[in-house]
Amino acid sequence: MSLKKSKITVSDIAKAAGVSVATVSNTLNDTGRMSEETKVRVKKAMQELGFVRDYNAAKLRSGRSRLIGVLIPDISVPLFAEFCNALEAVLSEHGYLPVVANVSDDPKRQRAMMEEVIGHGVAGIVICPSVGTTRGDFDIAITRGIPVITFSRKIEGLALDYIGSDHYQAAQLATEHLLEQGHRKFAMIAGLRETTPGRERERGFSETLKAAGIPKSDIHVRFCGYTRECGRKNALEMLATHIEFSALVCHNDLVSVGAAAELKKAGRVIGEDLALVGFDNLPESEAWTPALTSVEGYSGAIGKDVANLLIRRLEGDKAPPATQWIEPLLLVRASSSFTM
Amino acid sequence: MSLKKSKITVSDIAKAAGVSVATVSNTLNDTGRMSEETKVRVKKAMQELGFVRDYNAAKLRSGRSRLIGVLIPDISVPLFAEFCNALEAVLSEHGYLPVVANVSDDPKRQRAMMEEVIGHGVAGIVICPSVGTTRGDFDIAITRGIPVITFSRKIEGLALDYIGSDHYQAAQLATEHLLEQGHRKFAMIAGLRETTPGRERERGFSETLKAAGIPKSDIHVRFCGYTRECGRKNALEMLATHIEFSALVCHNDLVSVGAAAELKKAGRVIGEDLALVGFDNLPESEAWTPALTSVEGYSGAIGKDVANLLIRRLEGDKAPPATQWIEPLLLVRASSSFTM
DNA sequence: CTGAAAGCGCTTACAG
DNA sequence: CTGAAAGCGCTTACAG
Repeated sequence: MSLKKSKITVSDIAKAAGVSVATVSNTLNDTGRMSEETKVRVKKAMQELGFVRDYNAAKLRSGRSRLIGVLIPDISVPLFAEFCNALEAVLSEHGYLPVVANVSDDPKRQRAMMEEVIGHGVAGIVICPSVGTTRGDFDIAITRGIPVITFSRKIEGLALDYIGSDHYQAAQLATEHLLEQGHRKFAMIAGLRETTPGRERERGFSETLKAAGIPKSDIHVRFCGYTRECGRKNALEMLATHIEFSALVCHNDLVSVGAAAELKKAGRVIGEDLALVGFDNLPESEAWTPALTSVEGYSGAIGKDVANLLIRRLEGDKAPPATQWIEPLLLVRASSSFTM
Repeated sequence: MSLKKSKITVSDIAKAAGVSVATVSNTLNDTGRMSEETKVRVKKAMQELGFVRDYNAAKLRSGRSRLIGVLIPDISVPLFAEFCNALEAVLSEHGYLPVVANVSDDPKRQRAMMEEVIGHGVAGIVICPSVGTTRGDFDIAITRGIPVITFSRKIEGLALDYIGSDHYQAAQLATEHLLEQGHRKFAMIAGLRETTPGRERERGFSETLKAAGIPKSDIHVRFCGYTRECGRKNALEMLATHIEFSALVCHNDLVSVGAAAELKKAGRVIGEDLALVGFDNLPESEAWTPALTSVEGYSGAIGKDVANLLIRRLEGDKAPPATQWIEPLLLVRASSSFTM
């Protein structure tokens, strides 16, 4: 491998512009310790020679990095895709670049990926903690002083920043709406018991019904997950047990769609004899037939907030870690707008 | 900043394990130039001291990197999310980590992001080129010998690897199906004229109809884009012009859903008096009412193939750049299964 | 505002 | 298989 001058360095630029490497570095970092004229000359040389700054070398020396580790269960889940999109937009405005790792809800893989992104020198970490995360899993980041922002799923008892939709309130809104429409027999296909959204939405649902005096025998809950497939599977199981219900709350819109497919096949008419409510307000929800009632969780806005918070932390904000719940919004559509 | 021993380095490990730094490095890189016993001792020391390898320093010295730049128009488009998911899975199996940048179909931003990821020392680049990409935009990568794999959208006249669905054939399949169902008056809400999928699907549609003897006056094409919103907008415009058509082909499933919403409002009954076909076979397509006929483009499989191809290139495969078209699959569902 | 030099944490010939 | 030393391309005191 002996390409001649395969890489242009600061010292090449210094030579070409007739300045010192310090001056080139100062131009790169815009420290403002030089004349406008010199700056222009240096920039011109960089242009002409096709200089591309080596962030690795910069990071090695300065300790500063513009890489952000993003650890999520599965980027192909629309919620996370929307989150990442908004996150990336804000990060890149500030010159940061996300390094994304899918963790597949596997704590071992999460630990490996956390080490991996830290090894790549990320300045900060954004994470929706995997099922089975323990507090110690964050030590590797915390001892190094790398700011960590959690979202969507909360780790209890650890002083970490958290931003997420108010899952409890979201379920409460949905359930109260169904009570108002006259429903008295309920079912829920809930999320994962091990995660904040799963637990909190179920709690919001069950407690609201209890407060309204609905007997336990008319409340059927199954924990499942967050995919179409588990909606489908749980709907089939519910059909097999001949549970009675006129209102079904699903953990999210994907689960709703999976469940709806099976329930329709079994003769239930959604929006007429069965009310259906989901969460996340996917762009598709409105386009479905019947349009799906859903609770907007603002995952795009959360992505933005997480990015901005992380940037503040990177700039040295030492305020104590905060938990921030975003207020959800119920969007009533045809799938639940009839009265019993 | 004077934390004592905030960072454990190879020389700390060398000291702790009673070996030289060369031995530690050889353990890290598994060069196999040492006894099993020594290796174990070194690994134990790494465990105990909480060593995390600094990939930046490694890259700086060796020139080797395990970062891959991924440049796409918009990760929240399901097609790209699915692609990235599959890509990430294969890359991470091989120890590579993707650095994802959304480019928003802006060639200026694409150039900036390309330079950014190269500055971060990526070993390879995966890209769905933005609208307006010119051949010169790849020089920065090519001159540095960084392998580039393009997907979905093809850059003509540049020797770069490409993997994508056979968009022409996909449209041909869809159009032939509609002809077989007895349709004689057609409309298409096509993609972007500036992209391969947009152009090729339109060409497959128009040429198939021409070959079947459908007069031009019964073929209505509008180029639009790849979002729900543009489906909606173009459907409205078509309604306003009172075009007659019994079959509508949309650039993808998102466009289909947007268009369907407006057409339904206007009184068209999809699956009865209007046949609708999309592309990409989103997981939702089957769950819609009526279920949407769509052409599967295998974006997950393409993600896998791209990752594997890139890894071969990184391992030194010097075969000439290849273009690989993946055969699409037509999935006929209720939205188009009636006959005229 | 500039120049010369040290050093970030690795990998890599090189000599043993 | 090991040890001592150089060097990747930057940034950063330091002296001018």
